[in-house]
Amino acid sequence: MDSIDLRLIDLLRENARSSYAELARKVGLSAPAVHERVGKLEAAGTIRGYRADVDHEALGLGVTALIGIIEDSGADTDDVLAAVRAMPEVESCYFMAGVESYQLIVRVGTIAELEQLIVRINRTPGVASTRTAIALSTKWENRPQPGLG
Amino acid sequence: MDSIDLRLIDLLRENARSSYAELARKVGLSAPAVHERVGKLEAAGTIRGYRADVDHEALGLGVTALIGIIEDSGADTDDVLAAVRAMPEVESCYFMAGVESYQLIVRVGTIAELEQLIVRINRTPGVASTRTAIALSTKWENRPQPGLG
DNA sequence: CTGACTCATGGACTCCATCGACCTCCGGCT
DNA sequence: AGCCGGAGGTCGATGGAGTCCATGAGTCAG
Repeated sequence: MDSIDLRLIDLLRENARSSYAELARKVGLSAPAVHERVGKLEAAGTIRGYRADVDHEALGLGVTALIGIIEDSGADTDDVLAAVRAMPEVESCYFMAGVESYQLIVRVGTIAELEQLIVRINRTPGVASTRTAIALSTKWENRPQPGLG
Repeated sequence: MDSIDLRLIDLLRENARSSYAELARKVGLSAPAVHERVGKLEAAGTIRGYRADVDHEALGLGVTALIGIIEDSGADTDDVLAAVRAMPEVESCYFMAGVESYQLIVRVGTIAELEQLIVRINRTPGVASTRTAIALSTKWENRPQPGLG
């Protein structure tokens, strides 16, 4: 993991569809060398995958919200987690320090759907209560933090 | 925007480095047809870009936290936003309904760095106070929600 | 029926991905 | 010192992919 690897990671976070040839030109190596380095980064799990970044509004998922979950005192955390995992609207899920065990980032089409989702979460066994905050607008998301390569 | 477009988007959210030929096989079109469709989705802004999904821990950014910002009553929201935008640690930024005007997702290497970041945010003009919650673990992040294509 | 439009196909040409062969540097061993 | 072996690079070849373009099928309005 040297500075060339870091630059490759930065370049792929900027544009994951760059060709190996293009990456090679930018870092000053040959295409096969870049190919091998990227392959090793993938194998090591440093690069987990490549995702298209979409406009959720255009896909009918214009409502973003943060939902904090407070569990019952005797709740089985894994059961709550599994229930939440089964809900496709939950885009991200963090296990938190603090009263709210989980923090979810959810994406739905309408406020009505958000309401239904909240009801469903509140109904799942182990969940004592939830706290929801709605995002009025997304200033930016998943902005890559440049490495020092 | 038909069901084939939705499937292409799903496929690219799964693996943004799929070749056009592979996408073509999966959706049952020719490669040039897929090329044109994807190009149109990009031009329309439905696909905003392609990002490598990295293991932040491996890059020395193992600490994730959510920070809510409460603004001064007379604060200029744009100034606060610009100040936050200039901090590379802030990966995502949402403008929220509720007392906390902004919700940030930040990524740093150590708790000490998080402390410094919080201090810096609290010092910026227009910020009255902040509330920070630390993620102990990330269950999942940016999970693509499948379209109905 | 006809013309215009949309959208997919197939061919052609260029460029890329990827494999194998070889080269170079470096650390450890005889 | 000289040799060996591995890591990691370049180069060249080739099969396949990307992409441009001309063409053809299907659809709707007039």
